[in-house]
Order: sequence, then C-alpha cells, then structure tokens
Amino acid sequence: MAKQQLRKAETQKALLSASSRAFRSEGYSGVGVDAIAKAAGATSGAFYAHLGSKDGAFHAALEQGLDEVITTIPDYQERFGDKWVEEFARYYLGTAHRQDRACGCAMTALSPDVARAKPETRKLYDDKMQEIASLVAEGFKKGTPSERRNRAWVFLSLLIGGLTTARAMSDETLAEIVTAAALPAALQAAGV
Amino acid sequence: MAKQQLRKAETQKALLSASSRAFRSEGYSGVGVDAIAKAAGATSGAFYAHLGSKDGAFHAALEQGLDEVITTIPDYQERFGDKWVEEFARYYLGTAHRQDRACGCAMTALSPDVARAKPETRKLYDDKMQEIASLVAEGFKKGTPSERRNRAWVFLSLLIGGLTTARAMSDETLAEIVTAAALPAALQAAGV
DNA sequence: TATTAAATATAACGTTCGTTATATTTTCTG
DNA sequence: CAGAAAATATAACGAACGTTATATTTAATA
Repeated sequence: MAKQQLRKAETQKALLSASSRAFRSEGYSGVGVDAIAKAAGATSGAFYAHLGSKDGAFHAALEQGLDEVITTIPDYQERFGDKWVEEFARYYLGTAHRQDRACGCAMTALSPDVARAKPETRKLYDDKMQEIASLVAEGFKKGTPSERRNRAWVFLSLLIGGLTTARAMSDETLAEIVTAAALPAALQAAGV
Repeated sequence: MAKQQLRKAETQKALLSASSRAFRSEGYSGVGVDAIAKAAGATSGAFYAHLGSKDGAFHAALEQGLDEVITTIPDYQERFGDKWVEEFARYYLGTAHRQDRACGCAMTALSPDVARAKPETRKLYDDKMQEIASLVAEGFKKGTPSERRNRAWVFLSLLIGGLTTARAMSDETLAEIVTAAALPAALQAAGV
C-alpha cells in the first residue's frame, strides 16, 4: 500500500488543481465535470470518487485557493519586510495577474460564485476571509488594531474590485489605467 | 399596426428585463434561455426573435444595465447636490443593494461574466465604464480633471470590490463590517 | 500465483443546454 | 370577411449537463 496511495494522491491533486483552474477561468457553471476530469487527465469516475460532487469540488477549490492567500501573505512579509504591501499590491494589480484568470487569486476569481454557493461554502469563505484580513491588518504599520482591520478590508476590496474591473475590459491600456489608479489607493489604505 | 407593435415592445421589454435579472443573480452560465423566457412569461421562440442569441441577450442586458448607471449618477447629482457621493455610496454599499443581487448594479453583477464575453461585449463595457468614470469624476469637487478621474476609478473599484466581497459572505454582520469599512474610504477617494 | 481490495474507466441515466424549423395564433390590410 | 403579414408558441435537434452503477484495471496480500 504505497504505490497505490501515491497514485491516488496524484490523481486527487490533479483533479483539484484542474477544478481550481476551471472554476476560476470559466466560472462554476461555465464548466462541466467531464471537462474538468479530462483536463486533469482523468475521468468523471475519479472525479466523483475524490471530490464527491461538483459542489464539493468548488468547496475544496475555494479552500485551497484561500489557503494559498493565507500562506502567501506571510511569505511576502518575510521576503520583503516593510515593502511587502507594495510588492503584494503591485503583483495583484499587475499585468500578469490580470491576464491569467485560471491561475489568479481565488478571492477575485471565486467570490462571485461563492455568493451563489451552498451555506457551508459561504461559511468557509467567511472564516478564510477573516483570517486573510487579520494577516493583512497585522502587516500594516500605523494605527490601532481596529483601524488596521478596517483598512485591511479597504485594501482587499480595492484589489478585488480593481482587478475585477480591469479584467472585464478589453482595452489593455484602459485596464492598466484602472489598476494604476487602484495601486496607490491600496497603498494609502495600507498606511504606506 | 399599433396594438401589435405595442405587444411586441412589451414582450421585448419583459424578455430583456428577465435576462438582466437572471444574468445578475445566476450568472451568464447559471441560467438557461428557457428559464429566462419563462420568467418573462414567454417562450424561447420569442426570446430568439427579440434577442437573437443568449450572447445577444447578455450584451443587451449589459448595455441596459450600464446605461442605468449612466442615468442614475446625474440623477443623484441633481437630487442631492454636494451630498450625491455620500448618498450614492451609501446606497451602493447598503444592506438592500447587497441582498438583492437580481436588481443590483450591473457593474458588480456582470463584470465577472463580461471578462468571459465576446470581444464586442467587452468593448461595450470599455466604453460605458469610461462614460461612468467621467460622470463620477465630474461630480468630484477637488483636484485636477486627471486626478479626479483616477479617484473615480478608485471610487468605483471600492464599491465593486466591497460589494462583491460582502455578497459572498454568509454572515450579515461580517458583510456589514466590510461595507462599513469601504464606505468612508470611497468618500475619501471622492474627496468628500 | 490466486485472491482480495482499491482506484479508476466506462456506459448509461434522465435532464437541460442553445438553437432552429415549423406550426399556430394574432393583428392588420384590402 | 378573406388573405397577408407579423408575433409568438411548439416541437425537435444533437450535445452536454451532473450523477450513479457497473466494469475494468491496478496493486497489495496470502
């Protein structure tokens, strides 16, 4: 019982990863189970064995996606120190992130579908987003904890709203104008 | 040729209105043509006679939705004068607007699907959003035109991002914390 | 190597998808 | 009132939907 477990874990990972990518780029209702399984190099049988249901796959993809944010923020804080906010916001509102929906941040890509998801999934969103806001607030320098937390929500709202708007635009120049405007405002919210 | 044209116009209006509501609350891929037609008290035959295709219905719903914003902003400016920004932002981030996805603002509800729409529709989004940003910027008091325009994008990004995040949350108290944080930041961007 | 168990593939279910072609109804014209 | 024209309803298409049941393959055990 070693080779079998390894293969199982790999299939699971591929299925979850394909689910994440598909839901982010096509939306929850924009992609089917067969297509996700195919993208993972598997079939719908394996999909249901591992993820239980399409709902379940979305729930798992959201959890993994928000956990990614939860580990990324401390990474930025360690790597860049005081400049972590600038680096993070610059990446978030940058061209590469805007153009790659499939591999982009779960907050922006999945929030609209979370609003339509089952209660259990929305509750998960509540918890993870609070965790993210806490990490962001702790990384801010000025202000009381309560002030910093408010500004963390502003910071996140600006990143999510700016990216959402820019991604919908077809004119790249216009999209850059939006993100370029959002960036200093996000830094101001961060107290930089 | 009067009664017939009247009925046609009414069917058209009902179809477009049902499309708008459905796309906003369920997402483009989350609802089918038959369901939209049924909600409008019609059938798919009438849907295709009036809207041409599902794509076409989304395009028309987006146009109507953004035009609604374009007429609403001057309305607020006339009705509330200097306080128009506060009133508008308070409505946008308020409980009623957050809880009613189907009748909410097209910017927040449709942007994620616009990112996946055909080029023609994304171009329409470009143009209408620039018009909206212009109206908002003209309603700001301080700063140069260029500064005001930047702050208009910040203002819009905050409203869209804050509302998107709050709508995804299941805990109403938490959702209100997010919108309550976004509101003063939006007003600050407006120069109030 | 035969048996058992686990992991995945296949095939099928009824339903709904977007769309088209045709039928039917309704309204206007002569 | 007869016939033309316009508006809408109906029915059907193949394809894809989410899901389940079963078959097949693979690996561990004895």
